Amino acid sequence: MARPRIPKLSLERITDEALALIDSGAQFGVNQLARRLNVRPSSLYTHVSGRADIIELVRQRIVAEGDLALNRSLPWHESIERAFRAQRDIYARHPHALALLVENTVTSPDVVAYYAELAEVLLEAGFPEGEVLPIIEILDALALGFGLDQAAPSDVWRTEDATSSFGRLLARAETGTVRSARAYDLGLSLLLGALRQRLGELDPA
Amino acid sequence: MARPRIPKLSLERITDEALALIDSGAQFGVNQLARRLNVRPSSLYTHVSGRADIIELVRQRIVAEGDLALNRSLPWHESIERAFRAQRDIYARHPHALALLVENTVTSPDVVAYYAELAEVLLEAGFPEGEVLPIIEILDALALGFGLDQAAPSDVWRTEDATSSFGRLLARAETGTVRSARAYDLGLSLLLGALRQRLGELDPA
DNA sequence: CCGAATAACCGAATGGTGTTCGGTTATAGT
DNA sequence: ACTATAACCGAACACCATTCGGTTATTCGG
Repeated sequence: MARPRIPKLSLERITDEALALIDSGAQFGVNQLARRLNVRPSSLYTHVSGRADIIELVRQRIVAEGDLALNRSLPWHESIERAFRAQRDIYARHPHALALLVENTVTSPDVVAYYAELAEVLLEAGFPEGEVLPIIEILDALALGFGLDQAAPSDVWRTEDATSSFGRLLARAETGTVRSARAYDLGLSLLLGALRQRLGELDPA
Repeated sequence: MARPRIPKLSLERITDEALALIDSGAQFGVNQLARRLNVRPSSLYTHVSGRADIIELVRQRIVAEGDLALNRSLPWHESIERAFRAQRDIYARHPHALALLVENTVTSPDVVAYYAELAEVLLEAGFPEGEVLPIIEILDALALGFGLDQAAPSDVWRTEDATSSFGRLLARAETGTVRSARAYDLGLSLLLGALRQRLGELDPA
């Protein structure tokens, strides 16, 4: 049992199964991944430099799946709204992925390019240079926060006290993904509304 | 070397050193913590049920440090703004803590009580019941997102391309904590502004 | 005041993790 | 055809969190 006639592993197989493992909700690990691939853990290191590398592959795969491209023919706020809804959908599709992704720092050029385009859109819209980066960070924080929320959705706040007004609110609230998505949409439209207004005041058309 | 005359460990000593270890930026671990306390790892289990328990102790300590109490005599938006600035300060004081805290689900009653009060303030302000929880989630997502950002602040986006407009923006941007705090403040005021306006339309005073 | 129970620590062991290194063998390049 | 490389495995390493049985000091009940 040394080198097999046809290779058992490839970057694609590894990425496939890694994502499947993550989506299964099980704890992600190199050894677990190897078991799923019917391979000893050490074999993975011929294709990949380690755990972090695998996670980076998964990141690329995930962002490639989602349609993050900005539609430049739309008004800036609609274009951005669509992009950030797409980002929301990505996290919703792979709820357990984000916790892994935040472990590592982003290096992928695609992702950087995406943020660069975002910056351009905001600049063209008329926002002052000093505000573009903060705005991107705000939108990103919102997406990140909600993404993490979806990993452990149901019992972020738990209380048995059904008599308090907060308890009643919790009891009647929708749970999980739906609630999260609704809240995200509200936040996104509030934020974009405020930004539009701010832009109107800065630069009266 | 069995039971010492004076105990070497206590919940407080453990919490102190655990927080110090986390703040040092080193990877948090039971064994590392034991080394810092001049104790074998197994000794910790007389006082604590495990790693998760220690993290929960740290959470309590951290939220106790920060002044999250809502000032009910202030207008709702100021009260909330102060509270969420306090939350930002907590994360800024312990940048590496949040990544640990999100591992576990919150069970601490103090924290639940805090969110309950937040809900009350928003209800009293006049927001419809169905919107209170989403609003809290939005503000929370913002805080969470920025908190995580501060753990790895400098090179979240890294690009060598200094010619692109995005590269130029990055180059002249402030770095780290200051930039993050500024962006957070902008996001918070944008959001609260939008909420005030929304309230004015809903319920004209 | 004495004996039993308990509490605080340690040593050693268990089963897990990610990773490295030295083989073995099939394929690809010259 | 010969060599180099590539893909896999086995074994080992250093860590991790946790458990358990032992040793000793303190505390509590009678």
